[in-house]
Amino acid sequence: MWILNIKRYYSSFKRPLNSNHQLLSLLDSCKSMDQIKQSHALLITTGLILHPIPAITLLKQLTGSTFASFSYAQLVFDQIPTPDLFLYNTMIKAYALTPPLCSKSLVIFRSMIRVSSPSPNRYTFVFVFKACGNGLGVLEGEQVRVHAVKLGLESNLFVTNGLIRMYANWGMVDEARRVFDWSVDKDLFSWNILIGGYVGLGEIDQARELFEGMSDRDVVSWSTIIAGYVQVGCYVEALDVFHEMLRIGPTPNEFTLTSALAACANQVALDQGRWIHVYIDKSEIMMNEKLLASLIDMYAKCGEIEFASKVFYNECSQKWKVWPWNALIGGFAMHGKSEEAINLFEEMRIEKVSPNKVTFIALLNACSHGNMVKEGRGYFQLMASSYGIEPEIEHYGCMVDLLGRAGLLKEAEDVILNMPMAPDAVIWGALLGACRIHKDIEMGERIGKVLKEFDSKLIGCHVLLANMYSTSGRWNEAKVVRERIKISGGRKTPGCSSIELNGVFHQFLVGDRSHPQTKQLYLFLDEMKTKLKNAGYVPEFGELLLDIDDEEDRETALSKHSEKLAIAFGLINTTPGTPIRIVKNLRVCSDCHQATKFISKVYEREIVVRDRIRYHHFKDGSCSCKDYW
DNA sequence: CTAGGGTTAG
Repeated sequence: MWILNIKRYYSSFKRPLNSNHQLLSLLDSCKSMDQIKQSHALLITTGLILHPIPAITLLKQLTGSTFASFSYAQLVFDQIPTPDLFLYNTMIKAYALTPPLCSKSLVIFRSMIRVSSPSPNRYTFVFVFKACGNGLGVLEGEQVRVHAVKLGLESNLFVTNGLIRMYANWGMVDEARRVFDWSVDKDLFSWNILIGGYVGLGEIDQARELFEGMSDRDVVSWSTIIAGYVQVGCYVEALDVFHEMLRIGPTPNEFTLTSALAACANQVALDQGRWIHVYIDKSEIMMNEKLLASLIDMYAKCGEIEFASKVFYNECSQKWKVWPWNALIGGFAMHGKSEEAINLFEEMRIEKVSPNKVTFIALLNACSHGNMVKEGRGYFQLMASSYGIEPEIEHYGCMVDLLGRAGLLKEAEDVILNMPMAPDAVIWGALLGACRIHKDIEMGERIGKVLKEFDSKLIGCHVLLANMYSTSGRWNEAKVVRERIKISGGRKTPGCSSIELNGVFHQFLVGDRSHPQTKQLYLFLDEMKTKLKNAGYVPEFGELLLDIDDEEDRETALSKHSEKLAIAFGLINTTPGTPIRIVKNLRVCSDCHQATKFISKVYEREIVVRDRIRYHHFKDGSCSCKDYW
């Protein structure tokens, strides 16, 4: 009866509403759930809830604001007798944008099909495909696709692009490609989505090929390719594309610069990173938390941790959420500044910035690198109990690393055996690394056997095992493992180090003699060896070089490790006191680590070495990793 | 009286 009255009231509107109706602006100004409920009550008593526009405004508030309540929105939607197409689409869209709820998009879509009115339009399919790509199965997606075909909407440009995106999200880039190739109507978005699909799978060559074939490319096309190269570890190529973009392409935006900075960070290209920083300040680029995070990360990875911290505090930290915090906590952790990392986390709690899983990975890493077992255990607990973040395999990995470094090998193994997910090669590798540090051959052997199960791709772990044998003087066994690596077709990547000098990179391979300054370099190395020995340095022959049986030769070979060449090159070509920054593709060996400590003292230089795993900041004879790595 | 698509850390 009441509803009927309202319906009569509603039907009395001739021109229902204009966009500046008081109630609409009231709805838009709601700041809390209470206010929304009051407005909702007003909508009901005036009958306006039956009008699509206020109903949609209400639903948008309920699904898009910070105090969103999807269950309330669903109730509101359910009580609308015959929702119009707009209302359906609004609900489908809202669910599609909320990954854990995107199955609800499909529920609504199905109910729409069931009552056969209103008929879905092209917008409906864009949203439903989005939902499917965001977490539903292939089966559902293809069912929806059939409906689109039946309604003759599949060929609509927006629908097609949604479809390409859906397949790309599932990693079915070949199917995405098929849709792309078949569609008559293509635009820049179609190309960019497909390129993004290849990039998502790490198929950068395919992505590049498409990119080259585009008649015109916009800032997204360029940014996607740069991000793609960063993702597969081709930082030099990423920076090359970035420079080409500056020369002939569109103006970079904050996405481009975020990726370019990531490339600088991982390539330890401080000069270029600084240049981008200046570029950001001078151009109209709007700072956002991810750009800021990559800036902090760049300075940290280039060894400028103090400056990273300065950038963080200069940028009025209250405004930003978790990303910049994570970047700086991670930066402190990789520089062995565990106290600072922990203090920053505590500051973060005071500022009421919610941490996420990455925060805890950074924090646990800090504990691990600082040998702070008690604190690490505490934070691991806190993560689930106070923040409801379920530990993932990376967090368990941090714990294995933490306990392993501290020599609690048995306990570290128990973590692996008792965690709720299946262990992967990385986590066993962490334990094996700990066995190496603590020279526990027995356990190392056992873990090595487990690791063999993973086989093929895991050359690195076999190498670790071989190294462990040789450090313990068990050369024959080490030889056997290395033979097996050779037989299985795996070749150890040759060591390669590079150094940036005035924006140009100089690369050195093990025993490299190709550089123009080779002669000078090797003379310098000889002289350096004498100086280091006088200062008390004793070469270590434990690891690697098993095929060389004469100790003298081993020593020679060790002195030619790529990082030594790069460091020598840096010492020769920079003025005294300039920090030297090296990036190496493999882990730094313990002899080079030892030698570099001496170099930093004898030559009075700060030396930052980024190896495959972490950063070493050498200063005055000691290293930030405190010899745990 | 209106809605739609692409790029961002460990």
